[in-house]
Amino acid sequence: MGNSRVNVRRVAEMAGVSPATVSRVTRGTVPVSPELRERVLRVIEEHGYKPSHFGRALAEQRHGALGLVFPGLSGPYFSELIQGFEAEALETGDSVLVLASHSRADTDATVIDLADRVDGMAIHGGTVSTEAIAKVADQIRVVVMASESGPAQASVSVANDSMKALTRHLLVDHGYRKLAFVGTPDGSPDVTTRWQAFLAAHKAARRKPPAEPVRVGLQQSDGAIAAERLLDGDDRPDAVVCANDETALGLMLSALGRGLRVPQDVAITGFDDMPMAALARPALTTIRQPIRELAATTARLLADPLGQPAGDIVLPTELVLRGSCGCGGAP
Amino acid sequence: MGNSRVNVRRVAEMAGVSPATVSRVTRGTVPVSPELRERVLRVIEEHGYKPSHFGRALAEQRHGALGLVFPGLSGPYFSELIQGFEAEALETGDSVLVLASHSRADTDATVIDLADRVDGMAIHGGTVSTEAIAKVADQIRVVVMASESGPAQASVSVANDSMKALTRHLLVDHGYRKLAFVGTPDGSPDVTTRWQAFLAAHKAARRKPPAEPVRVGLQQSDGAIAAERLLDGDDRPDAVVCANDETALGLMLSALGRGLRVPQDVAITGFDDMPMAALARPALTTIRQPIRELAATTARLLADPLGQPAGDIVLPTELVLRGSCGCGGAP
DNA sequence: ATGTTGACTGAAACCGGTTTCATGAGACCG
DNA sequence: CGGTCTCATGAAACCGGTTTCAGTCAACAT
Repeated sequence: MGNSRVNVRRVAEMAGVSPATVSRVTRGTVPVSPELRERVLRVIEEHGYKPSHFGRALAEQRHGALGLVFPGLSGPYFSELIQGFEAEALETGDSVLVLASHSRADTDATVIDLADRVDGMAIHGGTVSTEAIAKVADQIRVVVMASESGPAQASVSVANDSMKALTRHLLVDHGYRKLAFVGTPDGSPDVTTRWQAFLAAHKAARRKPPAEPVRVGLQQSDGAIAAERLLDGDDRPDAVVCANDETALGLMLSALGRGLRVPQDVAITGFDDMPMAALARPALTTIRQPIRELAATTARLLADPLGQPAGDIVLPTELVLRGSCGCGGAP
Repeated sequence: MGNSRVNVRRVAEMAGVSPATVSRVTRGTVPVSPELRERVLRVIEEHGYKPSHFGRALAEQRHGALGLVFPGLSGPYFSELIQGFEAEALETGDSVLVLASHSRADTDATVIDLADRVDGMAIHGGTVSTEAIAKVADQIRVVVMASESGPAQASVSVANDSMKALTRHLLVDHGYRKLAFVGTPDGSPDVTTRWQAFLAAHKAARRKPPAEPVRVGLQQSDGAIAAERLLDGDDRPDAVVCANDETALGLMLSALGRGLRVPQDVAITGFDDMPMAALARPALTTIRQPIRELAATTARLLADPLGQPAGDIVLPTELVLRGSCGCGGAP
């Protein structure tokens, strides 16, 4: 097939025009007389000419790609993130370059390296050092997700403080006395904030501070690991607040598998409201966060050539009460 | 900071050499006399020069990026896939450009569009039409994953026929009489093959053909949906064979949530052997497939400039018997 | 009839590297 | 001492578009 053996100059030559005109026709930026336009289009059609991405990128000084950096974790959260981000990027004709691997040691270097292959970069909280972010932001536009903004970059995150309302609900409305928290503060800004809200709610309700968090990751298997530590002993908590739905569901599966009843023997809550949360039995009490929206907003900030509305954008979250915390008639 | 305002010619000028020499120093392809090399390196250091990705890509006719196309699904499977792919790509200095969105309607167009931004493309089975693959393969190297190879592209997949051994185990070793299959054949080549193996095992054991598959997706929530169809009626199956671990775990969670015992009331099996499978209670009987290896092999085929060992590479899988099928002392 | 304006168009510069090719110098061989 | 070979090096071509700048021509106003 007439493939990429032809370039602008060849096309121009064959159409009897200048390369400039060919470019004007393909881009459609400047009017071209119908006659020439027609001639050019015919040649393009016949020879299957397509402007080279290389040449165009060089000339425009634009990669047409956005970077997306996130911790190499499994689960619906990051899938949703990618898709939300990508859908928005496609809107503007950008491609998405992901960085998900994680030796943690050389992540910084890799990210900095990535910086000159993309026009903008979205970095998920808890993946890259502050210095590396600064270096990248020095070169291209950066938006951090689920984290705090910095001097050179905006941020998009969600209202993690709903966790306070959820904790309060468990303590006050249900009267649970002993709550456990599953997740690793410091692991990510999100979890840190949720843990702090958890603490704050205890304080606000004048309860004594809760036990140390069960420091595990954010995957479903981590919920199962947490189950071993929380459910097998004698001092089982009344309710377990998990940093996300994944761990909550892992924990629930383990609890049920041990013959415990949820919420009678142990209440469980999550964070995310992923599809499975509503379908579990009992359905999972959780906090809904707009993941897609988070990603899409980030992509939009990166793509928008207009001024950055600097600072932090915080998307709303919503407490979703279902059976697993003890609410509702049917468990 | 001395940023990208400088280019080869500037550096060359300042170092008192030709651009060619600068290039030779940065690439290290051809020996340069110690003196000049030193001078050039000093200038580079002082002005923070870094070769532009644009210029280099254009000159080398190489993007330094690989494409990865997969269905926009959640879950550990695809996370693992991305990471395995990316880890391998980083090895060779390539970036990874993903396409995960799925309007299905314009996916073909998007994929073809992506083809001239990358040097090679990995396409997951069941995402793109054969014609689109052909078009892309006409332009760049293509490897399909978890699918069959085609005239112009190699493939990497796993031995799905272990599903036959698993089914036989349930029918013969455990003597279950009524098996159900959860998953949508035709949805993806993987599921198709697994379903066929499931059928073949019935035939080989001289059992009457099983019921129609429960046609749901591959996510955990789909397992919960399948549960509604399979577990609530009177004609509950003895054992449910799921197309992957995700759905199996969703189903198990639903079963336990309904007060059913696994495997006594219903046995459940999966496919993948993801981390959660071993940690569930009861632990999940499944088939282990090397997802990372699948992705890494694919990336290697794409990056390797040497001749394509055309045809299909099939990676081995392994039957993993645990409690959920009725094996083992402890459930 | 002449100055002005506006719309198209092409030549040339530009984006930033890499690589071929020719040359000059020094080393080695006879 | 002359011829050949090797090696480092620079000039120039090349990769493939986009855009500025200047110029042509026709329409329009005065």
